[in-house]
Amino acid sequence: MNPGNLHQKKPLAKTNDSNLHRKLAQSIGNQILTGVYAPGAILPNEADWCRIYGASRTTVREAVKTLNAKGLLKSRTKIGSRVEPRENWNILDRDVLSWHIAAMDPREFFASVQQVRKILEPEIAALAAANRTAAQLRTITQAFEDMRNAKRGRDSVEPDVRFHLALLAAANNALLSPFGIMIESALTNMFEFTSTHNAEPDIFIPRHENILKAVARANPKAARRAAQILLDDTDTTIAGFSKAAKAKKPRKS
Amino acid sequence: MNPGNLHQKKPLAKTNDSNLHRKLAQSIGNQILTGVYAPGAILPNEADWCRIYGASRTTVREAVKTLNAKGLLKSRTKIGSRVEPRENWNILDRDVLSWHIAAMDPREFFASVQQVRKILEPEIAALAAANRTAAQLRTITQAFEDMRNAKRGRDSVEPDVRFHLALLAAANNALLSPFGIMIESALTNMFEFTSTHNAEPDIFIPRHENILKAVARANPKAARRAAQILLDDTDTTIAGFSKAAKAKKPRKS
DNA sequence: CAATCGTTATTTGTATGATAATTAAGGACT
DNA sequence: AGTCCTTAATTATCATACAAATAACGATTG
Repeated sequence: MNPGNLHQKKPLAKTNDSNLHRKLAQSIGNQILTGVYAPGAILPNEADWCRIYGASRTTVREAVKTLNAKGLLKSRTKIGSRVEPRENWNILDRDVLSWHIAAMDPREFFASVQQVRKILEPEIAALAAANRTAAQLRTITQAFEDMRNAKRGRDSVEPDVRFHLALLAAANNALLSPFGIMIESALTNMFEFTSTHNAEPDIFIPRHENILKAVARANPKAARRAAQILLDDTDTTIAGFSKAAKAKKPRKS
Repeated sequence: MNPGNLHQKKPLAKTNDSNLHRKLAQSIGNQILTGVYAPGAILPNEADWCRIYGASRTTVREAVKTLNAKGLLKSRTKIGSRVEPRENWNILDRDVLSWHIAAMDPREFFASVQQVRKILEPEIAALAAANRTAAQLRTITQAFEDMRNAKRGRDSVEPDVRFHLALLAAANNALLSPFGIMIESALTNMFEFTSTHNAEPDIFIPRHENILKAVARANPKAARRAAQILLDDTDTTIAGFSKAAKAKKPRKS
């Protein structure tokens, strides 16, 4: 046991959530995302779900309400629950996104994410440089320091995520905040792969530092540029992974 | 009394949704968005809500589950339901966004929206030009035709929204789709104001046409530029409204 | 025949009341 | 001062009704 890891509070360990209706929502949600029930399809009715899962109707209904709230379903009397068209899904919801990732080819997902990141993150950095408060700058700086001080590997993921989220918060536009979940998910999942391929993270430290400096100097253009450069490096890393993954396991099980 | 306002049905009148748990979710959601219950605060427990609304616990629980699913709350045994920090809210959820709009200064909201639109829509147009299918182009074209043929005024809003949503769909990136709700809400609500100030929409037709043409020609750069120009015009319109609104009613009731 | 209008059956919506599970908080005992 | 146990507050789950909405069907009628 590593004595330096004593203060290791679990970063994302919310698997302890053992609510039954949550499990049902997760199970049904997965089936929708994997296409077992396609948009337009009518789901089994509540009584059926009760039988299928051996749960009470109350619990089933709470699961279904959850999926309704996330835009995956629309329930109507006498009809049942119909799967909504994809464009109504709250894809940036934490749960929906995780189901989505589980159902997708990882390479395809990373491609979508990178496309969005390249659109947003440079502008987020620019906005942060323009609008950040002093306190927000401190939070960003702290994240950067933690990232630099982290032992190589898994420990650097959490502060890395924190850095990008702090940047997003400093942009001070509430409509952008849903992307925090995407960024978090992307960085975390990406590490699962890059780490297995021994990508050296040392390059990324100065890249982040350049963003930090530009935000500190309140220089939007420099911040935008620095963010673009970091993303280009990330692209390269992903390309490497993608090639390796293709060679290793050409299809998902 | 303005005789042109006869057909003034409430702008977001989805009040026809007569589900009780929906109404409760809406009411509680509004209270959260307006700050009656701030992030970190513990809400009244289920029994309290039952008394407050005169509803059964079943119904209250479904409303609370809905708000949980939208990221506004987190419920835990023995604790109750705590309001989550704002960055966890699914702000791009249709309901949450409508509560948000109701709780905000409209000018501030439009400013946030325009900031995001200026980041995304040019890139969306570019992606659409690059990735659109033939069917998607037809949908965009149809929306444009309907917009052009519409009588001046309210009738042009629906095809206008449809045009932008079709463009978004043609970008073929699922992670961007939540913004459809923002765009829809922005364009719809904007009309509520611009119409009262008699802004002439004739300028916007050729602006949209330029985007359409660029997408048809599969020319991303031209599409990006055309979208930027349209947004600049929109900015001007909003600025006019904003000034007028400021003069008219300097603060919300 | 076609169209209209009830009737019925199916499914979700709401209510009630009871029990289980979780756990913060306080108290008892070192 | 700390550890363990008990208690109490709250959500979680279950079971059983009944209400409401409405699609589907069939009867009635012009």
